[in-house]
Amino acid sequence: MSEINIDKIEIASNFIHEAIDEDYAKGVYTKKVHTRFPPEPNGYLHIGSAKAIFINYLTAKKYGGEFNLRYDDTNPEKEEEEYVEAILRDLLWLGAKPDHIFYASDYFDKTFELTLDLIKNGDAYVCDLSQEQIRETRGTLTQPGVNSPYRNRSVEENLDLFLRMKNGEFPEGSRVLRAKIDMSSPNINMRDPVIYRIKYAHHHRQGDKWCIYPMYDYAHPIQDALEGITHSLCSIEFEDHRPLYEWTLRKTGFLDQPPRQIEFNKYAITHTVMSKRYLRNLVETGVVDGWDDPRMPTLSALRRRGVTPQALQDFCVKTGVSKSGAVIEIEFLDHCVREDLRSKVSRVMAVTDPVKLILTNYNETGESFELPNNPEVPEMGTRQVPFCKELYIEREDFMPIPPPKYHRLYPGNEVRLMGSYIIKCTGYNTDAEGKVTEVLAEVDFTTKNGGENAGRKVKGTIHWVPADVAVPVEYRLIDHLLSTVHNTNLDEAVLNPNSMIITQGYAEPVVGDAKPGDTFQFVRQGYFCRDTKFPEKMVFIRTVSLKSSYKPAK
RNA sequence: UGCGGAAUUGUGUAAGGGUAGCACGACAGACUCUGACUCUGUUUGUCUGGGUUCGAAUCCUAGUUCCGCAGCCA
Repeated sequence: MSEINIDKIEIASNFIHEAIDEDYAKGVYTKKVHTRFPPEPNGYLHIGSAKAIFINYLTAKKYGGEFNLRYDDTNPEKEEEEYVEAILRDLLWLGAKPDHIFYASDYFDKTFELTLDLIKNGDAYVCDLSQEQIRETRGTLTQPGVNSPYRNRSVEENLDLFLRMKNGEFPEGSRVLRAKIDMSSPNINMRDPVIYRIKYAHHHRQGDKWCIYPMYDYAHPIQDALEGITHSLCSIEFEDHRPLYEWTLRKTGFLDQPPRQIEFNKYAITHTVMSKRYLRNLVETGVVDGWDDPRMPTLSALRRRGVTPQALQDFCVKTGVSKSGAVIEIEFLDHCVREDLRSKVSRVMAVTDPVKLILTNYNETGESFELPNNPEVPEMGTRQVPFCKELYIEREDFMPIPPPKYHRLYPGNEVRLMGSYIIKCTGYNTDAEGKVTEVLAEVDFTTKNGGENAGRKVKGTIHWVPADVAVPVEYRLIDHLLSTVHNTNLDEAVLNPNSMIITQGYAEPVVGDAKPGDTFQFVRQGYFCRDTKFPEKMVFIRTVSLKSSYKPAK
């Protein structure tokens, strides 16, 4: 499991922490800060979830408090055990280890008891209106609603009907329990919201014990209060629900140090789909291989790709917290990944689109070169890379006719093969279609590492792998999932057909020992990671959206 | 013509009456046995109109634009 860097938590200070400081300065709370992350187990966590996780987790840790994971499983129709496991796995991977793990459904009994009192106090009533009728009488954004004809039932009748709802005497949809608040409230959430509904669905934990289930708006504040949450940090769309959150706490008797809901902004990311509904659709229609398909923005997919939890934390902290809608450029995530990886991972040579390079004047055998694993971090040691007459180089490192300012291989030009010799291109061969099949070059033996002309300068340095002992590798080159820059309207979003290209390439022999998940810096750009999904195969995922090397002249 | 939020450079985020800063990106240059990294430099910003003030991103006022809300979803 990864470690959260506590030093960075101070940076995360923001308006939420100012509000918390204020609460404690005023003596609102005598207990420690306690936060929670309440995902509904209806899908996999994605990079947007990471923000909510880190805000809640880091806030708790900043104040020396506690952090809960609470599965918000109040709707049995949408939730599955598969997601429960995946969520915890992702949370632990991020390093946000919960102090406690709870299920909203564990509070069904307690919530039911509190609801009995709510009814006894005249603050809730059983309503027989149909779903359509409730919608019609709720009013509109500009018009107030009208009271339900069942609004003034007696406490006794409400109690009786609610009990019978619980006992399964009524069909689904026939009756609901509603909070009695104000049908003319300008805030639609306060117009006698439904707080319990009948559902004869099998619950993933409760089985068939219940046929009535509380709604989020009602259950959530109760759960927060029961867990002793002090600050319920959620995203901005719940701002309108805060009055109902507070109403519920008041009416169910949580008057001592009640939790406070504070909202923060969500972010969109360019080229990225974040809607869980849409992501599920991609999975179910087979557009992607699964929730952890490396093109997906889910945490499990990012893990497969070699994105580190530290990079994600950095990303969430650096993008900040405010209340305005933010669109983050995906390149910023790349930056955070680069930043985290640069001093942590080994750098190896690899080619994803190989072309053979033949050193016509080289006939030695058994030579190898010692290369640093990470030139910036000498402590990471060195490795021996075998050298031979036939090598593979990246196809884009050779051009028969070079464009302006091209510093790599072309007939007559010299480049350094990294860590070994300077070579001079003497020619090339093509197949019938004119595609380059072999590049020919001569070695300048005096430029050998440590040799007399070792210090000679050439403009280009390219990577290579020995053809005889290189490890054949399948590369999955990942680009943006969406070809549009950003789309809030998913109907207009266009999936990028080239979001994943699979190529057959080669890597240095050392890569053959890589364990699934091991990450390396890749050539001049990006990084690659041995796929955790296919530990038996040599599959590496390469992120291509990092800084590119050569830009053609404009 | 409802309620609630939000508007600072290409993007994100600071500045809470006193020099509009930082990060990412872009561009230019230096360096380089990774066209990476690193370093240096540059350009672009307070939604609009009024007002208060010696002084306004900040306070007042009138607008504009954007986001969310009319699930028996969360």
